[in-house]
Amino acid sequence: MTELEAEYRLDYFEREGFFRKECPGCGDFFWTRDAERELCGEPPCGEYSFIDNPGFGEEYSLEEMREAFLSFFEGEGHERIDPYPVAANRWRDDVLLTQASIYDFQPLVTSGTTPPPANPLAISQPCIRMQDIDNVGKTGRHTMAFEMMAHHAFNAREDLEDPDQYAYQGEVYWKDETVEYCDEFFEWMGADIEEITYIEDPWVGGGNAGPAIEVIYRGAELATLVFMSMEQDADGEYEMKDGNTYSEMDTYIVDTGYGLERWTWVSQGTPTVYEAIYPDMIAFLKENAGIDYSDEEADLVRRAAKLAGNLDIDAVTNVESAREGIAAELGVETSELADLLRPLESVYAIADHCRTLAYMFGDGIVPSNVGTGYLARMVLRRTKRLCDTVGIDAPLDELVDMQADRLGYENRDTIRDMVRTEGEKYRNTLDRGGRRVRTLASDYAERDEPIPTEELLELYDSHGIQPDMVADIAADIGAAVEIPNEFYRLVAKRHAEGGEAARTGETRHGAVAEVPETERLYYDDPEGTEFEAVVLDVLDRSDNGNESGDSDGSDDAGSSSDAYDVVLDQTLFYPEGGGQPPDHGTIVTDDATIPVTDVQIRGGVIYHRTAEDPGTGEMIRGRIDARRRRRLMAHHTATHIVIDAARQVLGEHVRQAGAQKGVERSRIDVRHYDRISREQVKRIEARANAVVTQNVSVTQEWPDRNAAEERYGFDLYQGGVPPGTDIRLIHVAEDAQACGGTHVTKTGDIGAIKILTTERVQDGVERLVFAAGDAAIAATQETEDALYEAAEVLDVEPAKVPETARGFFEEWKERKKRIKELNQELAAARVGEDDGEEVEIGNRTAVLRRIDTGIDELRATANAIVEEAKIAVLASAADESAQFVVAVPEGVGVDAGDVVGELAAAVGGGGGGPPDFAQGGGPEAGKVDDALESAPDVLRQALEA
RNA sequence: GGGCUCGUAGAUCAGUGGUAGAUCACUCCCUUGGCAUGGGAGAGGCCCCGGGUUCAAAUCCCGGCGAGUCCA
Repeated sequence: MTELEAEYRLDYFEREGFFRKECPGCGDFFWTRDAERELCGEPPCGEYSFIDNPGFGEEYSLEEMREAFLSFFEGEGHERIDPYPVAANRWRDDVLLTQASIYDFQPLVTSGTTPPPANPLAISQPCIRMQDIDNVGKTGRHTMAFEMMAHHAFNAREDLEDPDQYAYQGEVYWKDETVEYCDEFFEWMGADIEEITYIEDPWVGGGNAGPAIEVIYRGAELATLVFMSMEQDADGEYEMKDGNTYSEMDTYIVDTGYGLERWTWVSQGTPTVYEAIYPDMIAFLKENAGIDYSDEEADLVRRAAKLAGNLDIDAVTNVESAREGIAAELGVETSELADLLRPLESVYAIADHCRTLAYMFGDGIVPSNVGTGYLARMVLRRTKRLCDTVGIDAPLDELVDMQADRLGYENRDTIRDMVRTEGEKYRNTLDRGGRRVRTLASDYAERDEPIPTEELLELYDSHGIQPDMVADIAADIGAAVEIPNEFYRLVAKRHAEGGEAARTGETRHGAVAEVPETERLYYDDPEGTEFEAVVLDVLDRSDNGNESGDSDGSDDAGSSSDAYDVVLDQTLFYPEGGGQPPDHGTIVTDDATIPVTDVQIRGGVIYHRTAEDPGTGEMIRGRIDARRRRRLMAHHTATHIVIDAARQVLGEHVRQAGAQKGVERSRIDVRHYDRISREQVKRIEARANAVVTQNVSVTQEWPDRNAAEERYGFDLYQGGVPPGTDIRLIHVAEDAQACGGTHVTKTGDIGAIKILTTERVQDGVERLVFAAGDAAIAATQETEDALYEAAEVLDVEPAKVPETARGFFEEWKERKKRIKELNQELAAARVGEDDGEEVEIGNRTAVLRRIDTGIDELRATANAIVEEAKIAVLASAADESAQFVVAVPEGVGVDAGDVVGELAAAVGGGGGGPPDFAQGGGPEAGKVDDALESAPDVLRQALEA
């Protein structure tokens, strides 16, 4: 194994007269200009010495600091680029949120597949780290939302055989320049560069690794300089701290991170970072919460914060224990100090969380029960709780808006709307939960039992009720409750028990043809249906078992299920991709016409699935199913139009969350924070059809990706981010989307767009199902058919159907009630009749009667008989089955359930019920009379029992 | 993407296979000069939809629709 030590022996350090030292505190190696220096300076081998002692030439606000950094690096030949969204899942599927500036360029740029937007570049990237959520406000230094200022350089080795295989070539700069830039920036800012230490700290993350340097100034880590140059490799020569081995890559990347908030803080020397980065909001929150400390108290807080800052506190648990020591040092009671600090901690956290929410909603994250939307929901609820505990009555949307305003966002109205809607949902959850807990708590209080842990778990897991909320309510009601320490571990355990996921990876195509990429004719000739081509290769797939294509089930009876993948030199057949199904059609040779049932693309090679082998080297004529293709194109273009219309009607945040085009209908899933009303559907439909009527041209272009991004922003990528230097853009009216599908040439070709239904796929994701072209007409006709049929049944004209149906329904309800009343009257009348048999059972009269009617009537009659203080035994043999009802007046020692059971057994069934009124029956209707005859005996026996 | 919970009167919820209930709100009557209140009476239900099991389903099973919640 090779040591990394040599990696840190930089010419720059040599030239500037740095010393390499080993820190006696932690054992790390570091570089310094100060010959006398012993410790590395990073807590705990040093303390925050910038508090009340600002570290730079002047104080900077957050905005000023960002500008200082970016303009410095611009002056050093870096191009300034706009930040990316915080929702990293918009361009990569391995993470949810952007946690560092390098996330912007993974994986396509770092792997060399795609060129960076500039090289070298400087950026200040908003990031969110949910891991820190518990520490925010309490440690004085953690924030969940932050900006990582960075400069990046993307290099590729110069000794490669084929340098053009990567999207960038050669070296821009590497370690020496990076450290030099850092040093110069510190100096430019007015720092005392004698105090800076550069600590050797190899970096590992996400399958990559490399040497890295932590830059410490006055106890604060102000920058990390990462030299990403290795990738995980079982045979690699470097073993890193994660225990894996790594080897050198062809590309190597300068990845730096300068924490904007830290730099701002150090420039001001305030006790906590929060006071430095948003002083206005902190002031507002303090006033709103009524936090108004006397000079003496304020001084105490200030000194406590300073002490806390000097400690090596990286987690809340440490804060709690550290507080005791701090209180002792200040000569006050721990509880007194805690009372003073807690409201402030909440205020700090609220300010930070509101910034997080502004980032999230500003980037179009929609609250949901999944993904980033869920994280947003969690943060919002947490913030709301913090506001409540500290007594802030300003509405949350206003607080978030303060941060959105500061960030200069343009979609502030939508953000406020989302916060309000989500806040409302949370209030409902709390109301629901509160009621639930109250009934539960009084239940247990009554029985004088504590609320079991199982109930707490259920309340949290299924109803979102925090255990401490249960404790609060339970205390009011007087029920005991104990929250186990490992509560959240128990929740996790609950989830672990039920979940087992077995996934079988299915490789659709085993072998890959050794042929060049297929030339795609469908982009240049979207209307073409016929072409000539040469068969380059034919792969036999019939031995691959039962690979199911989505073919139209034209099953081959008898002959073996032959399957071939035909590779051509060029093709008009569109392979399945981007939610668009493949083309169908035929391949025609001199002596056969072979149907194509599926088309797939792999590595640029297009495979045509057939049941016959056309013969390698043959010249063929391809013909695609034009009708199918036309419909698919109409639906695909319509998809673009519908999503754009939805964005206009519902708001800018609307984004595609998935789409599937089809021949009959298509669907598009869209992120939105509320259900889409019928009214909104109509407006979307109207706008979409307006674009169709305008008959504008649908155009494609292949611009450079970075130019396209700069011009249209990230909203280009509705269906995912494609790789490559150039991307294909489809323009429909004002709308531009990156897209690989086939489209009609003019919107008028679509004919019509009809939105059929909307459904909620998840919370925060609405599905619009629509049909285009003749499919839209067909779908509309189907709906009309239903209406006409209903009209015919009701014998009215279609426009009168709703009114008539309402009338019928009302009448049906009236009649149902009337029948019930009549039943009772009929039952009362029956009592007086004498067509039944009356027998004496003990000192009571029992009425035995067969009435072939429904169970409701039997019951009513039985009730009426009981009113007369007589026992009722009624039987019915309507509906091919036997029914009995036995009712017994009060004070008679006969269990009706037993009697019914006996009678029902005689007809092959069963029965039961309460002792005074039982029902039963059985399938053998023919035996009803026999059973009824036996009733007196049964009653007598029951009486004796 | 996965787990869990729920859907009954206008609202909130009871109802674990056997005659659909409570509270509030609503209507009317009584009490009052009026209001708050108090007393009495009444109206209001495709028990989310569709299948299945059963003599019998609001209740059990399956599917769908709708809502909530936790986790990744």
